[in-house]
Amino acid sequence: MCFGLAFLVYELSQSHNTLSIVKQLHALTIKYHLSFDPFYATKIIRLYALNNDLHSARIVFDRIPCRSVYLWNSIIRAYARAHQFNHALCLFSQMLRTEIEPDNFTFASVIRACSDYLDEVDLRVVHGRVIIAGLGSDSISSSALVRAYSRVRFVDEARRVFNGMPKPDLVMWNSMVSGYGSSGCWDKGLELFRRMQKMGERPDGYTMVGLLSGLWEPSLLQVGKGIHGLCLKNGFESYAHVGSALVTMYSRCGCLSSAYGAFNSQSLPDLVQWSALITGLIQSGACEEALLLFREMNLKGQKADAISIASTLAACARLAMMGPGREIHCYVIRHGFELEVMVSSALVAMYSKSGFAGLGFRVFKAMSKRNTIAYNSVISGLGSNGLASFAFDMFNEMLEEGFQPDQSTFSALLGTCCHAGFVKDGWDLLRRMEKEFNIEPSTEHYVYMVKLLGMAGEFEKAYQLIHSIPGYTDSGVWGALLSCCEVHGNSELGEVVAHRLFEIAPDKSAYRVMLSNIYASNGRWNDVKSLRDDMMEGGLRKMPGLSWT
DNA sequence: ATAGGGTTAG
Repeated sequence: MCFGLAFLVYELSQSHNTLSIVKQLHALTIKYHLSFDPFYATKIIRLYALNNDLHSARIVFDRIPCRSVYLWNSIIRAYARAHQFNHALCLFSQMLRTEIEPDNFTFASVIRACSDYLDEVDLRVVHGRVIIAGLGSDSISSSALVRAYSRVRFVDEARRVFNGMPKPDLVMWNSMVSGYGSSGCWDKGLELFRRMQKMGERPDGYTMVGLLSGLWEPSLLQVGKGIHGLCLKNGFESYAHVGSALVTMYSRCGCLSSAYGAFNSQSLPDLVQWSALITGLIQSGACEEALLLFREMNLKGQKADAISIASTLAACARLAMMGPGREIHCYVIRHGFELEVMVSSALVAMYSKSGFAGLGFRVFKAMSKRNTIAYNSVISGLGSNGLASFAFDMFNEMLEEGFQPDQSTFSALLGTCCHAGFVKDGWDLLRRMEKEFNIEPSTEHYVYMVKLLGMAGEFEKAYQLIHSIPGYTDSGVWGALLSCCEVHGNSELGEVVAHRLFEIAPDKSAYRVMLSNIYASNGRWNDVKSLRDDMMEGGLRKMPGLSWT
């Protein structure tokens, strides 16, 4: 056996090859007439996929006439991993038309594609096929099903699959626990966790991450601390994934000191842990601190990636700080991150929020790949800087390019109308989003619409609109109307709305201030006084904006 | 076959 073949056989068993080595290996399989052998082809496809060269992987696949299950699985898994779900599913349906039967690994990949790309209905179809194939109690395809049903918010269906397993293995338990976690049922996750322990199944790091992922708010801090304790007791806190789940959990629960603590207890924090902490700081409003931390990360030699850059740019945007934003932009250009849609969308927002919509627009124009979020970003950037017609142009372009607008698109567009005072366009959009795009307007869309009408002085219409909203008790829309009354000094309607708000949200002193401003602008000083006395009784001692009376 | 950080709108 010559050197080349020995090299080939050895390297094929390694998974940490670079793309150039994979290409050499591929060439060797051709040289030794092994390129049509399904075994070698499967390996080559897997290696191309691991190195993100799906194109080459596909070429190899297409050239093999005699395809084994393994070969099909490797190409389907490659597409599913790369989030190219349409390709994955397309290949799956091709496979169903051959005499090769899909196995549990095929189903696992396809189910993964369904949960990220398709909906519950498609998932049920695939589920049916799993059962027909006799894999109903196979743990590999069933745990994929549990995960997928949880991701599309059908936890109960996930539980049914779980219950159908005579003896769930650890992966199965973990999938169900994290299914509960990601669906916001942390208490059910914990219950399942206890049952699992009672049945003698030992949890591992995955279990802990699943439990932690369900803790989203400050009231769950104690629960989180309890789970942290369990991690410490079992030595799981040294796992990188557990570490970053802890950092995230503490930030979400509003306990930044503990987030820092979890971060610092990692001997060598990795990129994900750094960005978990940075994001935690941004969400708690500590944006300057987040920027400093990003710099510290770079100084420590940890290279940033698209996700951490995009998050940090969001901090610059919130601070409306061009300085650091531009610096990061330079870094982005030097390292080629402007090709990442996520990064460029964040850049557009950063420039726009700093008041330089033109620069944002230029970044957008230079993007080679776009998506709905990128369009949302540029539309709101232009619109919120008073460039309404440009914003509408981009909306039309987005539709021509075939991108689906979403809730945020319409928020951005209605916000644009507010800035420009385009009442008619506002009505148009509100109608189109429901009729043409099947998106139900949410409270914030109505808030924009009410503001738009109220600012134009069309109080009647605004009031009617609020009454036409199903379940119109939300304080947001009334607050918007009240602030319009404040601007216009409309005390007749203002009084009605304010009293309504006092009923819905009695503790909101802001509404009392607004009402008092309305009284003041009408010279009704006695009403101003009595409102203030009311507030004093209610324990609200300070009344901002009225210290001069 | 299971796990961590995510850009837009608000």
